[in-house]
Amino acid sequence: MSGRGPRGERGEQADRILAAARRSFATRGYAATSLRAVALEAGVDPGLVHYYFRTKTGLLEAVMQPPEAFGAAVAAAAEQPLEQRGRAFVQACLRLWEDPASAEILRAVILTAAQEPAALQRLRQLFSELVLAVVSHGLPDAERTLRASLISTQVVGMVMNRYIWQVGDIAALPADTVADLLAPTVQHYLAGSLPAQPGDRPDPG
Amino acid sequence: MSGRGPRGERGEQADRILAAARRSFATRGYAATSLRAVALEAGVDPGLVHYYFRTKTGLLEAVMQPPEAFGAAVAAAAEQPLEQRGRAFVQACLRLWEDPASAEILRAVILTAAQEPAALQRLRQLFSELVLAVVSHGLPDAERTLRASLISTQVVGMVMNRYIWQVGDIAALPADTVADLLAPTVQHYLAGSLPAQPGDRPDPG
DNA sequence: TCCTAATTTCATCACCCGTGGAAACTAGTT
DNA sequence: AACTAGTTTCCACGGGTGATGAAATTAGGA
Repeated sequence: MSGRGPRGERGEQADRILAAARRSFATRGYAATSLRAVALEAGVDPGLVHYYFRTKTGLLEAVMQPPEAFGAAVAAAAEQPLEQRGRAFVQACLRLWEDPASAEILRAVILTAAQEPAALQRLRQLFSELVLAVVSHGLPDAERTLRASLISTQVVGMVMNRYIWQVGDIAALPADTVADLLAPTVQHYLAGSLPAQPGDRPDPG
Repeated sequence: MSGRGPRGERGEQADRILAAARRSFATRGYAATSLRAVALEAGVDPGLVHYYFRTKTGLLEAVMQPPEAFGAAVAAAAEQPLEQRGRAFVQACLRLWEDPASAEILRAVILTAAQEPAALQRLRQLFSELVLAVVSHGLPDAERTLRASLISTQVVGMVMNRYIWQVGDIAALPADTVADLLAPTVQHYLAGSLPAQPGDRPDPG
């Protein structure tokens, strides 16, 4: 049990550290998390954190690798026909956040993005890879980014109220009901008609 | 310049401290903000922070007193006839966030609410006082809290994308355009027809 | 068996933290 | 001039921080 050398398989301790860091970043926030506390929760010497991740931001970046569930869940939604894709995306997001493991990572990213450039960059990456993917099939280039941004507002707002703050009816209702409530909006942002933008050409149709 | 005794009017230094704390909480976050840094930015001895606000959470609570602009702006929106109220509320929120002084406070509340119970409580208070007020006039009791919660998701999502993260098209467009884009959704949540809830009585109409 | 590389621990550095108490200073009253 | 109340500064405590570098230990290949 005690003694110095290697213990178990390569990366086993690193995984324990990662898991502990995820929990702490997600609940306490990045700034309020100390490497020592992470090490303690992981049952590991603090120096080991430095050995594997070098610095605190290094640990943050490792923590924020998006889970593979992302690709799968959202790609599936993106493949749906346009008429059902809005609802499919909302449901995919809800499922991701109902899973504690994914939720921890996402929570860390969301809360840290406002303060840490590394987290903000990861957020942008998730945004382009996930939300834009949903929008990109079968829609004109000119509208893609705007529609993706609108969808993002609706989904992010749901997440903040329901999963981060746990405030309001939206936090108490079952996930299916939330999907029923939000799907029409997301579907509208995805494929409905939008007001004219300042930079728009006049509609040729 | 140096020397110990009183300096200027009563509360002048306290205000400088409050302003500095607002800036730091908003940009760096609560946990990452040190009292010493606040004092330094305020041009004040760190001990003075302790003298006026006693503890760090005391300072937080003082910082999070909502600006009076809140009452005014949102109450005005709440008085609008139901058909225009959604748009009026969106515009009121946008105006609040475009004003740096209000935005600093709100940003501190939003980002700290996930970690500090005091901030979460303030968030709930803002939510009930502001969003619920908009919804309460002329709508059945049974729907109020749900509609308020839905409106909250849309507005909060806009705020996160546009003002906190500054991500996506929604962050780059002029405020008026954003209002054009989101007003229909908010209006729908406010007064449109919603899918049946699990707990609903069957519609008597 | 010896050697080598990878892992874990230990000890420590220099620094910043929140809090609190005591002293110095100011202004106003008596 | 003496006193009082309110402000501001100074100082110090105990403790926790992120980050290193060196030593100890293990496992595996030659």
